Amino acid sequence: MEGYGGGGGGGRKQESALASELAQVLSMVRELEARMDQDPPAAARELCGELANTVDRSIRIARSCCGCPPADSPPGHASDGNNNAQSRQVRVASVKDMAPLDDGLSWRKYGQKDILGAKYPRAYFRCTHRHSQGCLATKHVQRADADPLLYDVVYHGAHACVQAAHPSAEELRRELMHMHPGHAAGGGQDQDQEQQQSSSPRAPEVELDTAEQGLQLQSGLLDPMTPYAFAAPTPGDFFPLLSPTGAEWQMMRSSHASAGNGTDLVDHHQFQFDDLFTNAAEPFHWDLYAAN
DNA sequence: AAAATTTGACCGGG
DNA sequence: CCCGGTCAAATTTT
Repeated sequence: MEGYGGGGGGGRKQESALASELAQVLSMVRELEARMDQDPPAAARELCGELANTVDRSIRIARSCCGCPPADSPPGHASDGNNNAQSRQVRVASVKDMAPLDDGLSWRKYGQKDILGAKYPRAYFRCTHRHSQGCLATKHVQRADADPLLYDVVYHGAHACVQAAHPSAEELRRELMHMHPGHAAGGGQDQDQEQQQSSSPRAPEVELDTAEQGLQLQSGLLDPMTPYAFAAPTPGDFFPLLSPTGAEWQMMRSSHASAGNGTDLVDHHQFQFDDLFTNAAEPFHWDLYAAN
């Protein structure tokens, strides 16, 4: 529950966090540069995904530092209308890169349903600490019809659990390793597997299974959401990277003055790193819209 | 053995 | 009655 700088207060922690993220971006870019000549496809793609995630975090951090949180609700989307569900689109680079889906919190899947016009099923998750801490946060994840690398994630409710605010030491350690893949001090598990909660989730193998976030979905064979509970590879210390923690929610709420009945905010965020490489013009798209 | 996922049944709103 | 969301038992994974 520490406050992130919403509005003003600053964030020193965030500054350093931003620096770290940026440093990561730099090293990733270098590596990408290096790999560019050798094997272009796979490896590079994976890296791009990580890069995208890192940049995403950086942007978030920067925004919260600047006190310009939800400054983007361009087209008039009643951001404060009535719903409080927060949704975002997350794109993964490859099947192995589900970092974007990993919002740093542990979720437990409790259901999956086929949705009317959707091609892929929607997976339902609730906070793992629902019973132990009464955390009522939930989220739904669904692959976009067209692009298997894109996932729509909708969050409901604020997190009341502590994990949301305090990442474990292990998570931090992991994050560090992630940043410096060269020295694997102890185990190295960086990219490959780790599926559940504490690391980068990975996708199922190849066939189609069921649900969401997975691996190389580009072929469209992977499933959208799969077996994995996202975990928190990133230090939440900095702040809620991809998922709205209770604190962030409050922040957003107050800034949006989402009144109404509020309980659900919708923040639709679309990150397309792909374009970053294909169209130098628009690296990312941030959209906030209320919906639900 | 414990914890998480899979799935179909069940529920409530439109 | 259809559809989306949740429950819960069976099953799988750790």
